[in-house]
Amino acid sequence: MYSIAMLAKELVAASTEPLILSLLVKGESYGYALIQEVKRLSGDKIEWTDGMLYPVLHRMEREGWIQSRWGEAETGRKRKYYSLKKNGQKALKEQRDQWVTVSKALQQLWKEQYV
Amino acid sequence: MYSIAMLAKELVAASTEPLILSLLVKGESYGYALIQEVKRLSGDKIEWTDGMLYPVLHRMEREGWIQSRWGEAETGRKRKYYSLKKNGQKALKEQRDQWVTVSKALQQLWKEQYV
DNA sequence: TTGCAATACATAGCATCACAATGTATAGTA
DNA sequence: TACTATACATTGTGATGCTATGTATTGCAA
Repeated sequence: MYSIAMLAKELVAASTEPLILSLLVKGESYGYALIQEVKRLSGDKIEWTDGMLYPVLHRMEREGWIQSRWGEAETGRKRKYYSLKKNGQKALKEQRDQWVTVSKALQQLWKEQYV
Repeated sequence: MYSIAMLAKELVAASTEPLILSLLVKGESYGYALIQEVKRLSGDKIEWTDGMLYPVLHRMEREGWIQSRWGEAETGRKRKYYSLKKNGQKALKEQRDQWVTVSKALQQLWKEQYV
């Protein structure tokens, strides 16, 4: 039972990388912060778990889209900061174009309909 | 090698059901026609294979979102026509809301950026 | 009249992969 | 002292997406 409808897992999967890449354009960030930023940005509708996010970050690093460095929070706690690489910029552009393509197709259908 | 970048499979997965439901709002249709309509609608960017579409249609029928009837084309060829059921209307509304939610989050990020 | 392309639907099977579950550790605070 | 929030990591597997393959008819070009 969910008062707020849970997002379809396919949609979460399709948006995770674009969201991460888009957030990192603004500057480096780290896993835990990304989860919160996305939650806030979506009005609490997108709630990533850390268990799903970290493997995605690792994969994106393997792909050469992002890079990481261990850093220290003001509190003294260790954090792994991620930042965008050149290939990540390129990947973001491609993924944004793809998203726009599909969105346009859907919007063409929706503008004629009040579902 | 693709001159036109292939869409990420996650994005295809996330958009298949919304597209089918949205197309069927306009009236009944059948598998092969849906493939072509989506291709045209997307400027040839979304190219579904029949092998992936039919299982999706079967699943959506099992879910009670759509119903099918065997019909005859003008040519005499047999076709399976699908149409939207009440639950399909509901599913479409939910999926559209979800799509809008994620799109808005992305657009908030993109409007500040020229990637 | 033959053969190819387009039309039209179907499903078995398996490779993959998303992510739940679990583990570790520290800081803050009630 | 104990609980919550912060912070990162990985394993294992069950689900499932989709490739590959099969069947059949129509239309048409050669």
